[in-house]
Amino acid sequence: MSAQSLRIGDVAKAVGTTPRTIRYYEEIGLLPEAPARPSGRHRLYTEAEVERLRELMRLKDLLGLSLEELKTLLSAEEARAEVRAQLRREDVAPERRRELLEEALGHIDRQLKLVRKRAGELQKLEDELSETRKRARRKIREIDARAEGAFPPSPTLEPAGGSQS
Amino acid sequence: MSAQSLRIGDVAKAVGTTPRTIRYYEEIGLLPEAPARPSGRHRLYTEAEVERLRELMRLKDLLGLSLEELKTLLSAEEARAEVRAQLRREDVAPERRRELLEEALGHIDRQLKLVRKRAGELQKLEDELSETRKRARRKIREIDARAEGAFPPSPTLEPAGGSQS
DNA sequence: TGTGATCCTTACGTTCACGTCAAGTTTTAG
DNA sequence: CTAAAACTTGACGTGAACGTAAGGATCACA
Repeated sequence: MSAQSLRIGDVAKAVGTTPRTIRYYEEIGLLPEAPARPSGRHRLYTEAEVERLRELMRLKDLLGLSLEELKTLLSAEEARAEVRAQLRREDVAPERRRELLEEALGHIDRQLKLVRKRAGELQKLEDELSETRKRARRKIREIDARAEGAFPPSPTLEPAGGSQS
Repeated sequence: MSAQSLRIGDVAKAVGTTPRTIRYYEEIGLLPEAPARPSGRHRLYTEAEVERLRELMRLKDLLGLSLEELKTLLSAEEARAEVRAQLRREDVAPERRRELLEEALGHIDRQLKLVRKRAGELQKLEDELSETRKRARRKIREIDARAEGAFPPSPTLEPAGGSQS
C-alpha cells in the first residue's frame, strides 16, 4: 500500500495532462475502467496506473500514433498487465508462466520494431542535416580563406554538437 | 529545365498526399504561393518544390509538429531558399555570401537540435524496451533450465534485433 | 455535520487538418 | 477545334482529440 488512491486530478498533474483527457481515454477504451466503481463515485488510481498512462502518452507522442492505433498496439498489453499480476503470484505453473512471458515478449518486440523504425528514420534525417551543415561550414571556410584577412572571421556560431539541455 | 511544370496532382502523387493538402498548406502560408499566377490559372511546381514539400512533411511527421509550429520553424527557411538561389548566382559579394551561409547554418542548427532531442528520447525508449525484453528472456530461460527437459524448449521467438525491412 | 474542493455525468463547443461537393475554367490529348 | 481530364475558388462537412459549462454528488477535513 505504498501510494494508493490517487484521484484523477493528481494523476493528471502527475503525467502532465487533464482529467478530461484521462476520462476520454477511458471512454474510448484506451484505459480500463476500474470495474468496481459504482457510477457516480470518484475514480481512484494506483501508482502503477500512472506509470502506464505515462508510457502510453510517450508512445503516442514519440511514435506519432493515433489513439486508435495506440489502442491496437496496446490491446495486447492489457494481457501484459495481467501477466505481471499473475507473475507476482508464485503459485502459477511454470508451464503457464512460460506462456505468459513469451506473450509479453511478443508485445515488447512489436513495440521495439516500431521504435527502431522511427529511430532509423530520425537517424537518417539527422545524418542528412549534419551533412548539409558540413557543406555550409565548408563553404564559409572557403570564403574566409579566399578573403585572407580582408575582414575578421567573426567567431562562428556555436557548433550544433553542443550539450542537449 | 530538367523537370519543369509539374501540376498539383503530380506533386501530390509524388509526395503521397492530395491536392487539397497542398492548397491548404499554401493557404496557411506554409508553402509560398507562386507569385506570378493570375488567379484562376493552374499552379505549377518545380522538382525543387517537390523536394521542399517532402522535407516539410518529413519534419512534421518525425518531429510531431503542428503545421503552425512547422511554419515557425521554417519561416526562416524561406530565407534559405533565397539563399540557395542567390548562391547559385556567382555575382554575389563574398561578404554577402558569408552572411547568407551563416544564416542558413543557424536554421540547420535549430532543426538539428530538435531532431537530436527527439532521437535521444526515442533512444531512451528503445533502451528501456530492450532492457525489459532482456529481463523477460532471462526469466524464460530460467524456467526452461529449472524444467530440465520436462517439456521441449520450443524454439523461442525470433530475436527483435533482426532485419528492419 | 457542515463545507469547500474535487469529482461525477451529460452534452454541446472547438481546433486542427484536411475531405468533399459545386460550378465554372484551364489544359491536354486526339 | 473539341471533348475529357485536371484544375480553379468557395464553401460547407468531418473525424480526432479533447475543452468547457451545467447541475449535482462525493470526498477530506475541521
